[in-house]
Amino acid sequence: MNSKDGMRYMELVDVYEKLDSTTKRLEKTTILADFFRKIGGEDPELLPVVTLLSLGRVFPTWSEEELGIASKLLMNAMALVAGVRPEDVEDMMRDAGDIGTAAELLLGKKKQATFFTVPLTIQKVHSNLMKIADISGNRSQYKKMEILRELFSSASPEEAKYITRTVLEELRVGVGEGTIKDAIAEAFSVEKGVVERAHMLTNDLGLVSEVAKEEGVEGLKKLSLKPGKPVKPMLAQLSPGIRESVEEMGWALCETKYDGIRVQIHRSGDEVNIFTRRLENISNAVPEIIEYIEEALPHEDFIVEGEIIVTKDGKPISFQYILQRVRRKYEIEKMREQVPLKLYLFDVLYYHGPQIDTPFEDRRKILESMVDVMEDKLQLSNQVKATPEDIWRAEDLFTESLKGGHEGIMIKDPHAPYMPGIRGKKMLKRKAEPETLDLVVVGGTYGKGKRAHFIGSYLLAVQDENNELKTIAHAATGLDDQMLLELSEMVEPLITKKTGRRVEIVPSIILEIAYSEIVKSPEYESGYSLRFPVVKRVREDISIEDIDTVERVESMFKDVQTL
DNA sequence: TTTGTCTGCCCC
DNA sequence: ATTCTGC
DNA sequence: GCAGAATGGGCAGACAAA
Repeated sequence: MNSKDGMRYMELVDVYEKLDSTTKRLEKTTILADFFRKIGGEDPELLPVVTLLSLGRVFPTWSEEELGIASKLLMNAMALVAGVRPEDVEDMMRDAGDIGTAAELLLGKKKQATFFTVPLTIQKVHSNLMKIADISGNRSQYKKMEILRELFSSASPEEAKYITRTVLEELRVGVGEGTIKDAIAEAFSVEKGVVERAHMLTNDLGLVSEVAKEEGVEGLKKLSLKPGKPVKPMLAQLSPGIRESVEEMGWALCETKYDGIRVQIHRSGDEVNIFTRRLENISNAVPEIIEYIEEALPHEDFIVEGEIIVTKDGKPISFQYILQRVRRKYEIEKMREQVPLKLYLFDVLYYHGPQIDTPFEDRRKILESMVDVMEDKLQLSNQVKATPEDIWRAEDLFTESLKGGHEGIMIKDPHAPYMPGIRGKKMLKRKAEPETLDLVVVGGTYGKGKRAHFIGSYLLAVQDENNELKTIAHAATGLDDQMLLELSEMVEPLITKKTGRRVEIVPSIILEIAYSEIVKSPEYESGYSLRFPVVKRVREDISIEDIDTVERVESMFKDVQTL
């Protein structure tokens, strides 16, 4: 069946629908495993592609390719195909709560006209999506839309739904890397741990599925850590409390948590490369870091990790500045003068062979042996050892960290191996208690998926000296299902205007909002905004005259160090 | 040439 | 990034 | 406790429109 043209995309769509119809992970795993096995038998070359598409991805993690299409361009393309205005698509999206469903509806109407079309194959969909990433320059948006148009015109409404979701990389069928790994293990009868490890080291589940099928456990075990090939960084969980965490570990190594960007630095032969958390190569943007590494570390292969921050007179300054450096392609030398960087190293993954299975305590010693510290340029993270008996060491470090303008502390299990991509209990973070503001709701945006028929995000304002309201942030997180419903019911009758997914409302509902930091913002009327806003509660006990003011926000911002 | 909008497995 | 939810 | 999904601010770069 289909042996000549390859498997139909519709078969994959059926799998998506099945996945979407259950919330049980075990069922999802089996559905996927069965499908992977089937592909492996009928069309093995397709296996890596199907693995990626099942994750809602077109390219593997390590790839630098980008589609350059998101909701706006996609809506334009849909409007083009369906012969309606982009605004109509947006309205439809708001009402359907999902751009995929909107595509399904729009193309369903169109469909009767074009009856004879060649059925889409999985290969065709994937290769066309890959083509999109190669298009750039003048009229590129038009050319990208043409490719989408071609796909849509031979797609059934159901297929269109999943093509749009794939383009946006929000498949939303309850499948992520965890489920895919389980499914590969189940499909090809290999241990889950082996799959997990192979994934850690390659960042390519497509490759992992292929190797699992073709070579089994032996093949997977051959995949290894190599300088030059980035791996996903190990991630930290929130600590419930310093004492509790240290006690649970027995004893802990605690370090200052620097507020910058996490980097993984590889030396392979003569080449030094710097990767971000998402494995983007930013070596060109931060030349001085390369120079520091050349000077301070051995000229041998290694992988080390650290945090790059911006400092002024040795003191850390606001996180915002580093964003001017990370993805910069032009005027790098000029910005190098204006926004000087400092690197704090805190881990090693490879030196004289892989070290990820070495306990953290020993990795730190290896790192110390590797580095010649450069004042103001490159240092090791500030570290103390804490036990339940001398827990004050950790607590003091925390206080000192905040006083010094840093973000808090990391609490690390000295016995833990380095677990790429894992967010576990072996590495914890503790940050300052958030501050709060009382703000009034002046608008909102309708959500997607679970929040399709609710306002998924609220626009908030402070008042100025003339009691005029000035916007300051949106908040969306912190709302549980019940509060989401209640708030939506309160807001509905207050809506004065709807534009696409956005609404304006009569100001009257007051929310207490927690946040980590006030930042300067050109986007909001107040001139300021909030980092990590979280809704805490509805304040029914105060009235609109009592909300916080621009003046107060301004005075609180003064504490932040700027260039 | 300048301005405005959109995009990013972006960074956090 | 933070937070909530189903398993 | 994990995995997944829903959402935050801000930056540079890439295009399109003016």
